[in-house]
Amino acid sequence: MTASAPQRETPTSPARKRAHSGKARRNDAHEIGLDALVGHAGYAVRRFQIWIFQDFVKTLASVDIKPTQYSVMTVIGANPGLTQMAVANRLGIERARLVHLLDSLERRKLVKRVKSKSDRRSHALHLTAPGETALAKFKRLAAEHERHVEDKIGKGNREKLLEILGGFT
Amino acid sequence: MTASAPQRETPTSPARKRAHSGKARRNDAHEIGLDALVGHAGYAVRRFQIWIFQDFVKTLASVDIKPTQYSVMTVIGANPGLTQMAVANRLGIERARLVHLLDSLERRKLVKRVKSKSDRRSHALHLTAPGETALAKFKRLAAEHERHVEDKIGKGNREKLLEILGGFT
DNA sequence: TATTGTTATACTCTATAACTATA
DNA sequence: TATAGTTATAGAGTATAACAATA
Repeated sequence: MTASAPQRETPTSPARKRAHSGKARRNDAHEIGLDALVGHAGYAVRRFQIWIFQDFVKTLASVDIKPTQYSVMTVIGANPGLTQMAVANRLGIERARLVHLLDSLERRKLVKRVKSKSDRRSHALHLTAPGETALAKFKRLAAEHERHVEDKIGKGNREKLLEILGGFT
Repeated sequence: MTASAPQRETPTSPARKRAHSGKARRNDAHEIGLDALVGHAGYAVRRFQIWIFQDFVKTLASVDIKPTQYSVMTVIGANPGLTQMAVANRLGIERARLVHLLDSLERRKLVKRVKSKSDRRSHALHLTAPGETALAKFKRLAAEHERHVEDKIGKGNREKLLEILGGFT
């Protein structure tokens, strides 16, 4: 497994710059064997996850929404009135981190915290009216991103993937 | 998509602690709908990737090796003499970050940097003798981790996953 | 006593930029 | 001029711990 895979040239990109010696050829990215890594699901999954997040960020760049922000707004939109703890637990986000995520979404007037009357420790989370409108647009862009995934791995494979990993949501 | 999914209780874990009111039931993690997220490959992939990395770290905890360290040692082991740039490009790691990764592996005497004679700017990377022995052990533990993945998603599904994502390595 | 939201801290990872020594 | 390795810094993300208000 490994870490980042940013906008490197792809293996198939045409004229890769390379050093002048013939020896440098063997350093061309995909001539270097991965050995045991090829048999590790985690390695492939990590590289794919990086690709997919980068495409998501790119596709939603015009609205400046990151995957985590999208997931938070989507869950609040579908379940108005949730507490912060409920959202954090559902999405596997630290509650301490959710505080900052919500601060930023609230500053942008997309989400609001409403003091709960039944339990005055907690907040009920809601989308604002502009938040609802914005989320609808985010969803359209996210669907576009999802089509990029289809183009990349194939329609059937994407469905198979969702089926295999359905238990992790 | 979302962020972390640490050692929360699983959906199927028996006696989840919950608040005393009946109302609290609807905040039980998996009674909260994910709405559009269920159709996003990236969300499932991210949750799965977190699970898989956590299992890898747990399974290799006795040898204190993280996924990225494992990937670096594996590639060097299979391609002795590579430069830092070649390893960084192959694995999609920033060259600045690889410096620190190698510092730590070199301090542990698992890897060595050898000054290249043909290009005195660069280092040829090699495993040390103890590094070779250690890597063999890491690979055995990583194979054990891989069996956990099989247990989790099924043998056939794991193979299908590797097939679908083979292009991202 | 326990929980919700909050603040704070440390550590990892990512993204850059700049420096040095070579080429 | 450009590249390999290094150093440094800033920003996310993750993992904790502790605090105030409330249960």
